[in-house]
Amino acid sequence: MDQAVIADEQFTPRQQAVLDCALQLLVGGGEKGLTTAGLARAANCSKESIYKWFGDRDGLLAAMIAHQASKVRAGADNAHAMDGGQFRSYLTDFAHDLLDVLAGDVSLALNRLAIGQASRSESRLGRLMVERGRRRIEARAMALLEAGKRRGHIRYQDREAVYHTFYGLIVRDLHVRMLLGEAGVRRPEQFAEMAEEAVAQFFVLFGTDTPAD
Amino acid sequence: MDQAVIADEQFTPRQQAVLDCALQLLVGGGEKGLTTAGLARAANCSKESIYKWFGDRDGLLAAMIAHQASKVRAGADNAHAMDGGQFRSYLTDFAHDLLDVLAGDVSLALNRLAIGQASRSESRLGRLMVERGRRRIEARAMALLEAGKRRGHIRYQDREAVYHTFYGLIVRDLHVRMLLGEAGVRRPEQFAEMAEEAVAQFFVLFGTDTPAD
DNA sequence: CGACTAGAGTACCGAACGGTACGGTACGGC
DNA sequence: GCCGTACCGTACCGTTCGGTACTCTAGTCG
Repeated sequence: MDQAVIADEQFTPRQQAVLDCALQLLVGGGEKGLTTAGLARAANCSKESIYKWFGDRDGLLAAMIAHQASKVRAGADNAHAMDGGQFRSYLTDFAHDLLDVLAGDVSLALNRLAIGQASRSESRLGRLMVERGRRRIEARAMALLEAGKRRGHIRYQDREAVYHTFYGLIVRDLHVRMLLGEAGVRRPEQFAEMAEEAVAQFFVLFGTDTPAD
Repeated sequence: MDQAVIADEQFTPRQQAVLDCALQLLVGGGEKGLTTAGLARAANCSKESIYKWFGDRDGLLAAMIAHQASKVRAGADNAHAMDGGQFRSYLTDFAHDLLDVLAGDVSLALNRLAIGQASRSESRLGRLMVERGRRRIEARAMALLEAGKRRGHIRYQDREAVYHTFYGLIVRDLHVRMLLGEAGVRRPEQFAEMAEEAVAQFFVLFGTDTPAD
């Protein structure tokens, strides 16, 4: 039953507006900034409607995650006729997009929320977070890497392992530090440079010696 | 005033026992599992004592972080007369220790707590977490890397950058996924292998061509 | 022995919040 | 005109929890 709510991202426009409002509140005040009463006041709706639409508070949070996840673009990977320079450029784009997403206000707030709840309740929100958000990005990267391997730009054995290494080179410890709220860590103006550096290191590790670039 | 409490890790043995008990409760039930009444009951002390010792709930949390941080061994880096094999071995030990620490129950619970609070309250706990826990590990790694560079085992320009890359190679996205409670991510039996792989990749990126190993 | 202190145990208060119930209102179909 | 539906606004309830006050016990020191 809640599965239906979660799996279906066809929310009413009205409901989507409420969810956006909820995200805004969450970004503003953290988990305790998001109360049903507060949301009802901010979104000009009634608490009863919230409970009717989303079941309970957990359902609301799940809906927020699903709604937000439906907004991140998957990123088109046009892997046809891709020379070395293009492949490198696609990887760099992916890295940059990943950093942008992880550093976003809403992403940080939702991740904080899911992590805060991860200890109790069998981490239902955490699973949702991973499946809805992370898997999509992962799929995009995997496809890209596979294409690069097929065309001989990179070589590797384990697809999962190489992806995780790539991720590590891009994100490092940035994500956790941003989640912890460390000041001066979010520097979007450096993301381009960081992305290029990560890709350069990635090619050192997995690139073939074809003078692709 | 709270500064005094935070900066001073000389807690009474009794107080340390209470803090340990609090950590246990936190590990067991997440943030909501740790209430002052519950702690008083579990630790056989009175709420009033808790408030007298730690000020308020935030002070208690800060004390817990400080107390836990004081328990992680910094790791002796005996960098004297270190040949290539030893250096590599030290790096692998560091990587393994890092994975062990991050995957620990108490570490995960405290990080979840700090991250959950990071949005509000100017992320005081987050800062504490970084300064108390992260910086120590960072310092150990930095010293190790510097020693390795001085002896010609590795080469690099920016100390910070190379450390962060090393961290990324070791941890990848494991930490966040563990924080999210993803099932099947914590595999301590694989940490040794992962550490060696990370170090191998690290040497590909930053190692000199001296046949050290 | 008597005064003092630390601390356990408990009772209590007030605020916040999740969740429910109810009255009022606009709208669309019959 | 009438009914059903959806929904807003608000009042309300029960619980939880942080924080405070008070009492009683045990140990210490003069």
